[in-house]
Amino acid sequence: MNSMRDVARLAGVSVATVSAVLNGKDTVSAGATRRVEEAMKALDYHPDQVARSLRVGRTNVIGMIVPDISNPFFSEIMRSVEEASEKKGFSVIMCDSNEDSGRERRHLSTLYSRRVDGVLLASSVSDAAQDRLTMRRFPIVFVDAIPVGTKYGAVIVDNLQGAHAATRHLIELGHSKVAIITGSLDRSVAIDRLEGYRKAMQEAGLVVADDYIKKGDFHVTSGYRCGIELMKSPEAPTAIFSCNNAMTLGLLRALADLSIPCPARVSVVGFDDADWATSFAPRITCVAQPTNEIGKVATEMLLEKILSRNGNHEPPNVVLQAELRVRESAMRLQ
Amino acid sequence: MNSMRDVARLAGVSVATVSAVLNGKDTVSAGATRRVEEAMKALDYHPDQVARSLRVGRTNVIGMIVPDISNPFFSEIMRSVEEASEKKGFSVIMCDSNEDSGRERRHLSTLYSRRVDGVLLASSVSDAAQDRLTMRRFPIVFVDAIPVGTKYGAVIVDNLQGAHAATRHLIELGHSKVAIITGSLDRSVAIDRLEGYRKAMQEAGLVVADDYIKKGDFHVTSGYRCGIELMKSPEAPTAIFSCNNAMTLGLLRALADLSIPCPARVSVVGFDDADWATSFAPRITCVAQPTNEIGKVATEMLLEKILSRNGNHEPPNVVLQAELRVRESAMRLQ
DNA sequence: ATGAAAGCGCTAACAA
DNA sequence: TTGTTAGCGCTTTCAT
Repeated sequence: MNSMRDVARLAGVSVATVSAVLNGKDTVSAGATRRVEEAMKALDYHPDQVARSLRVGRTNVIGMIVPDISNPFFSEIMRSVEEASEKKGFSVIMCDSNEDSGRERRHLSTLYSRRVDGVLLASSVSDAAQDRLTMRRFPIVFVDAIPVGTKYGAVIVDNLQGAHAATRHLIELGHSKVAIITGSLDRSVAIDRLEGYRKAMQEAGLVVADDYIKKGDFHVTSGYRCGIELMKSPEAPTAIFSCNNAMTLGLLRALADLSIPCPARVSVVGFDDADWATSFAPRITCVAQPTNEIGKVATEMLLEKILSRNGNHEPPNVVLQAELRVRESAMRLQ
Repeated sequence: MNSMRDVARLAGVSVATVSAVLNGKDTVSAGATRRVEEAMKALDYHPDQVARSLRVGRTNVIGMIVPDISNPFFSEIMRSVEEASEKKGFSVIMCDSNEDSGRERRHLSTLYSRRVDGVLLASSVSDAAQDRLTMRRFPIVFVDAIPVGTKYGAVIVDNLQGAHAATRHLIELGHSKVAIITGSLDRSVAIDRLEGYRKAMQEAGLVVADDYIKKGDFHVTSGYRCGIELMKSPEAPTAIFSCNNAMTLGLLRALADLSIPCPARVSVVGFDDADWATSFAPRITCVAQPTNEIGKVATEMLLEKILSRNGNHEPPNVVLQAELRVRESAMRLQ
């Protein structure tokens, strides 16, 4: 493993000069620069970022914590985070909290020990006190979900508006018996989506029957269970709004098992778009979240915070809009 | 930012003692241990892994490079890699090569500079010479795809057997007009799957018509295009084997667009299982790859290589079996 | 324009 | 059992 000293020796200069060349200082003579560069190439020299990090007090690494790496919603965000980071010379350590606040805290601690320059936190379970503490350690940008009351340093989606658009779409198609399969109601995103549904129903003067509000947990099985319960009840809805991709899959599985045709007998609108949404027959109408944008904006916000580490520069939350994509799984009530 | 010296001062001991406590050496007196631990807690001390890494020459970080972070096949592997790594105290830097060998090389170089202890490489485009060079830098375990001829240090799936099982299943259902939608044929996995198809066809004494071998590229659109071409041809097949999840989605979309019922008019078997596969009606018969196992085994192999950095301990390739999951998208030819 | 040397926070060899 | 100290590879003053 060659170090700067080896390069310096071969080039016949001091390590300071090698360092200067490496960092593009303009105080090095052309000759020295050339000799150093040749030596670096000859030795296949790769500067030790660990040593550099120790010295300059920055690692150019960020951490990202998500509740589930293999959930497409998060993996799409991760992809754009990685891309935006790489572009600025940052690497990213990916952590899966598995929706467990204990694991999340341990990851945060590890990342702190590794001296990452900042963290993107897509938390399923926010502990405001804990978060406040963590924010003293390094710059944090919250993604997707935020601790209640957070006004700064977060990139989120307008879940209320998205759910509202989905529900209103169903209502405009003539449906009044509209049910919702919610996410875990201890999560802000789930609450907001339920609220969007409620608002649209109320605006239309429709009663929201308790039986039409089915509590899911963002996972496939809960979508399945809620779908079965809904469609087996005597007052089955004619339209269902499902609050995320996994539960939509569960719902569709339920409809298939019950041989209930969609949209002929029940219309479906899902939250989150996905590759499979346009491969189903009918293609699934849904509210698409801008995953690429989320990752890109969050990364830029975090790097901005990191690089301008002077004043307590706190960027206000960025709220991205979700987009209703009208396809064929929701149709006019006959 | 508190350092060891702060802890040492507060505890009234030397930094060496603090270090010893931290590393669980049994040479420290009970009293000193207690005082050090109290001091660490009081100062919210988190040891600097950067400094430690520099000193001990190990970072406890591994890198993982995949062609596409947001592809479920890879994100599932990533999840189990992260889990297995975390369990052993390793963090993982995730890199997306975007199927570009240039980007892959740059990532490898960055990871080297960051002095990661090893790399998990799921390469879409293998450059044997390059790989050989890289392997001199740090331990590498190839995942999913391997440079041709690699006998050691790789975790792969028996693609030939998997494709063979899929094709044979179709044949056993009475199909003789069996088509295949292949992946990019410059990739070993794609070649092996095609080979498995060929083998099953030949064993059954069936001719493999050139028109039934459609070249896709592992992406949705190619599956769609191939599906359309196949079903619009005068000699349309009665069964199609699609070589990965994305192309299966494209194929299903094509069938929906053409209003061709599956499995009534054409049977489908896909490679890769997915959440959506059991939400379709019919549920999709497929060959499932053991993604969790892949990630787990690959991580263990890499950490093994890292921790036993003595003899040129080269573990032979591990070949995992893919499993045919019979559902309803492939049925007996009427 | 260049080099000598200090020091980032830690570990480990050695001394006491 | 504990402390002193060198040094990991780098950047950055400060001389020259």
